Amino acid sequence: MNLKSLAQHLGISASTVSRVMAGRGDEFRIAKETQRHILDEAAAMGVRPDELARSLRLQSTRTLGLVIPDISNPFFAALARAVERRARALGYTVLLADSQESDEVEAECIRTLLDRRIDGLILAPVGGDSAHLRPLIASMLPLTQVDRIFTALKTAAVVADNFAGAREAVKRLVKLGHRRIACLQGREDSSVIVERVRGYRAGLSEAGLRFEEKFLVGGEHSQAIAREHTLRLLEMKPRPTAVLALSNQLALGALEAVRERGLVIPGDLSLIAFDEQPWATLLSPPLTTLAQPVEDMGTVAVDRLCELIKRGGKATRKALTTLPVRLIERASIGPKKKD
Amino acid sequence: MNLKSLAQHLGISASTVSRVMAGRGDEFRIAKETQRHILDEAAAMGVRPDELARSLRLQSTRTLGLVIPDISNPFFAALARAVERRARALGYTVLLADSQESDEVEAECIRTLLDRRIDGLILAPVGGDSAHLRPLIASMLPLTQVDRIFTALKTAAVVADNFAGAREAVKRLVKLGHRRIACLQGREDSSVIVERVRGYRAGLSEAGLRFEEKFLVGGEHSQAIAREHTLRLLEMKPRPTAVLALSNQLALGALEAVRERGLVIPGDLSLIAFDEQPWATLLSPPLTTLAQPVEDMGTVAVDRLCELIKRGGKATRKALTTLPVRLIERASIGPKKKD
DNA sequence: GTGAAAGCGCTAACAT
DNA sequence: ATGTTAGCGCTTTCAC
Repeated sequence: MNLKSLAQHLGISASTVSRVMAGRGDEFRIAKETQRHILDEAAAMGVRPDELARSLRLQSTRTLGLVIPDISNPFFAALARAVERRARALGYTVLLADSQESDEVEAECIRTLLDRRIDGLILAPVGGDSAHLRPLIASMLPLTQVDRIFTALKTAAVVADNFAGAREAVKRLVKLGHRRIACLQGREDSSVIVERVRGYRAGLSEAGLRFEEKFLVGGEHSQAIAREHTLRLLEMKPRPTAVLALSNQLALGALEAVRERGLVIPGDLSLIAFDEQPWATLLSPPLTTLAQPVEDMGTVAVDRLCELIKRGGKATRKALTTLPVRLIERASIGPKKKD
Repeated sequence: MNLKSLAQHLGISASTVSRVMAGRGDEFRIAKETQRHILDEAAAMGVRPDELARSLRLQSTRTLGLVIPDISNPFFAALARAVERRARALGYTVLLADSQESDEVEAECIRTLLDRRIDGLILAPVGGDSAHLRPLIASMLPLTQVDRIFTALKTAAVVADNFAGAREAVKRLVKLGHRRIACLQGREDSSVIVERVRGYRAGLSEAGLRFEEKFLVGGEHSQAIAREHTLRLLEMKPRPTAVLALSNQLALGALEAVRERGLVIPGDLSLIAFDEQPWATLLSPPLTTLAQPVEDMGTVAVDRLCELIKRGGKATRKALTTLPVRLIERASIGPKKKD
């Protein structure tokens, strides 16, 4: 059942039905009675305009694309939720694509979304290389990067203040007397990790501590790899007395390693991790975390994107929005024991 | 840039371009040379068929809808990931909608998806009432329910063996000597909870234990509420010596309560929870869980749906697929202490 | 082997 | 106040 057949059924033209169904009956001064007629019958017959045909005609789908590296990572799940909610409130539908931490899959996701004529795209890139994003940039599609971003790409972008967060964490550890503070990182080529490592180094340097290459370990967003690297950290002599894990997945790997070695937190090792999680308080001891403003990141990303869409893709005010990270101190950090 | 302008540019008809771009050049015996010409130029100019227009013409969007109650629940995130991956492999795009545990939002999600002319829908209903699903059923859209389901609705459905899982957990606890086994449930009107409670009662009854109303607590999928109910359980005299939590969120609430009361697991209370999670092994003690076959559930749901789509919505073989749940025993359960 | 024309369901410009 | 017509970009029937 479509507008045309409804129009025939009522003995009026498709245009009139279209106008009324679009809620613009008054604007076209269509008789109240006619309007009521149309609306009632449409509701009774369950007739709704075909969004596909509308989109084709209007050259606008009222659909946003969202590409994230891994929906099973709670951080991205929360981000997706926030984006979805905000988009819905603004009358947009979200097409979600999971790039599975792969540049190739990411490129394919983007192609598919472009083929579907989305109105705009929110992209949390896998990171590393941006070569595969050229066609996207060339397409002039309104685009907002979020979380991991390529600063070289001139788009709107929304990130957490990863630098400040990491620096604050290190400073807190220093205040507790720690001097050998290790850092467990993810993919080194992701902007998020770059910023956090920069913050880590800034924190050290501001405390007059030297950055030690061997205390910066990791290189993948994986619990298993994080475990291995932490095991290696724990074998060092002298070993670090504190660790900053740059994501929740990495923290889980670190915790595995600590447990395997029969060590105690914070007695043997203090631990701070990025990402607040529901289970953080339930560990023994509860985990000190750096809470990202993930809700805001999603909301702002949608808002920025919608601005762009309204202005026809033309950039506006400052490109980069940075949102604050909050240190939530719990019992997983403590004063450094005497050597 | 579209097929028509590419055709003009090459001085040939749009039909020919369309046929070649659809990979059906040979079928229509179009000259190899012409084909190569078209393909090369299309690639060079970055021309790809407009999926919107194709969908309108073909009356098929190659898009599946997926409606879940809460993407920030790791179980549903994992389900979404599996669905997305399988759908992509079969050439479908997935429109994900989060119903926010609300029947109303769910109804609206479904309406939006129907308006977009999806080819089929995978639905994990909020539960409770199915009245708002009438228009969906009436629409004859190929439909597969997953996880929470309405058995009254005659659709394909994929679920975990919730009954067997819960029963097995209770039996294990009984074997360890427990006689007062409580159950922390979610929304009582969700099919998943109904089945798990049925399994809980079956487990008790097969062990010759009486079901006690007061030991069955809860009623919402929320960590905070679960905490409160567990606190109440812990105040009972005599109090239960073991608890079966019917989801990961509920387990977190239970753990909060236990910690608040200064009790020890498994000494004071044994705990088994539905849903395996990355952090399960890192609790103290590690948590015994009932692992759901969430990957399979997603994959099978897509496969069943695609079968339906192929057969034009006509049901096939058995409607309900039940996949096994696995008990993963860890240190959160132990023998009952003497009273 | 290829092209011309019709039509998927809608909306907007141009009637009246 | 409402209708007629054209066209969004594609595919397919029919024609040569």
